[in-house]
Amino acid sequence: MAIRTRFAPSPTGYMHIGNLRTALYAYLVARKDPEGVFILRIEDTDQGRLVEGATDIIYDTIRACGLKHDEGPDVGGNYGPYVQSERMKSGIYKEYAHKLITRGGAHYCFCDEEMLQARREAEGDSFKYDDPCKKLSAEECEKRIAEGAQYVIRQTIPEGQTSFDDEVYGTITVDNADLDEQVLLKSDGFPTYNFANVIDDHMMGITDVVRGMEYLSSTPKYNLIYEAFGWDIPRYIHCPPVMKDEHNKLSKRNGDASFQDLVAKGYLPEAILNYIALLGWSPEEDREIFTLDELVQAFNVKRIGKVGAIFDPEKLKWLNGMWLRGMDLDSYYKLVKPYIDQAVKRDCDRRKIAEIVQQRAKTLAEIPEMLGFIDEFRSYSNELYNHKKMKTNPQIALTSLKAVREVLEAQEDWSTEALHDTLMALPAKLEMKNGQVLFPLRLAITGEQSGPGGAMEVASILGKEETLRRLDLSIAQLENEAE
RNA sequence: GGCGCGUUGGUGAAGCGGCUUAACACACCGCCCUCUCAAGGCGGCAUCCACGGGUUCGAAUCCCGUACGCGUCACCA
Repeated sequence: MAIRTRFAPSPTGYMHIGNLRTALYAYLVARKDPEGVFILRIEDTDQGRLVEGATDIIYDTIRACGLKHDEGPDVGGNYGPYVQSERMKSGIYKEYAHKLITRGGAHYCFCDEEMLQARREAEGDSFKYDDPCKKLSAEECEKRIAEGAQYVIRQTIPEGQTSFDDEVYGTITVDNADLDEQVLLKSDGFPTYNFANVIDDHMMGITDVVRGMEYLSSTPKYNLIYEAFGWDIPRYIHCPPVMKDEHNKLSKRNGDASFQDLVAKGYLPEAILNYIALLGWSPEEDREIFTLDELVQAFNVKRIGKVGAIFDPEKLKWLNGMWLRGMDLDSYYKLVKPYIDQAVKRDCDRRKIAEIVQQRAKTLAEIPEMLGFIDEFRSYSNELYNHKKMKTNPQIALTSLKAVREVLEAQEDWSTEALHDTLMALPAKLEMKNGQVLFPLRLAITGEQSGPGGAMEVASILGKEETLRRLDLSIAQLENEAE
């Protein structure tokens, strides 16, 4: 039987990184099977918590990541509808809830909610409700309902123990006495998440349930429902949380970065996905760079860890840099063009700029600030010519800069290669080290001690006129100070 | 509080009883390369796997206990 997994988010806001990772794992589990099916289901039973536009964020995110789903609200499928509020319209949850009563897996409860709330508060942590309604006869229940009594349907927990195997956490056994007789159908006729989730997973033929480990504790209750219906219990893959620090989960509430925040900061969806795959899962081979397809190949549920992993922005940054540098120049240029345009208004070779930036930028967002020197030649101190490793100081700089100026004045071809040829001939002639000529030149035309590109690259980008202009200014500044 | 799960460096982690003097990667620190920065190369960075007991010729690896952390106990998802 083909594997069917689902990603079932609630449209209550942003796409959390932890959420996205769960989606990724669900996707990978499905794709691991050539026949596998990955489904998107929107769980919006709690109408009060819905957030406008949240569903679109979900679509946008999984699309940007390439987590293509085979079935879902937007693409259809044979198990629809794929939005819970729509499924509700057919009354299936209510129907199943009543069916569960006849099978002994649930019962009507007429207890007052406020009374329960009050008792919970009075009795504190140890509160566990032993519902007297369980003992009501079917006739009694029908009578009360006919009289118009408000009711909910609660799960009936049998005596004994419940045990199941989780692919990540192993065998888990609990005493049924510790399980709560939770509400399955609310008094408004809507199902609770717990119930709708089970019904939907079954109706959609989900074979592998991939979700956060916060559901580990309630899984026995779900299994009791499956058993009461006589349904097959799916395989469970509970994932450890993605943490912000030792104690807190990553969450939008704390202002932690969401997927779209990261993209806005100049991270590649591929890199983000690649990075989060590594949080809580480790590949067999000693490797860290993976495309989505490669992840499908390498993924193995058995290598998902049990411990929450702290999200490390530094490592994401490194990985993003790896992805950026790994791109071919054409795609890279297309990608960074807007960022270059943002910083550079001057007429110059943007492709060449992309080239020098590609080897250095770790995120797209840092590109504009790297390029400030191109449009603006800021004033700088002659102090900067003192550089121990380059063995330069203002005096040496002045000497070599004058020689450079002379040579460049005559230079016609401003390609990096041509500039390279003429400039590299200079140090020998002046009996200087390369750095004593080129470092001052770089500084003289950028005004910065460090930055992207070498002297000839920068000169080539700036063009002859601007290069000479800056050179003159710098030489003048040095001569001024020398006097 | 009950129940469940977990605990290897600053971080992600490998490790599944001897091959571990605890991989690999990020970060950090050196050095090298180099016209700066970055990239790259090389090296350093856990006297030790939460702690305490056991089992064993031998334990990060198995067992028990303690501590700590997380999750869960809603007509939320």
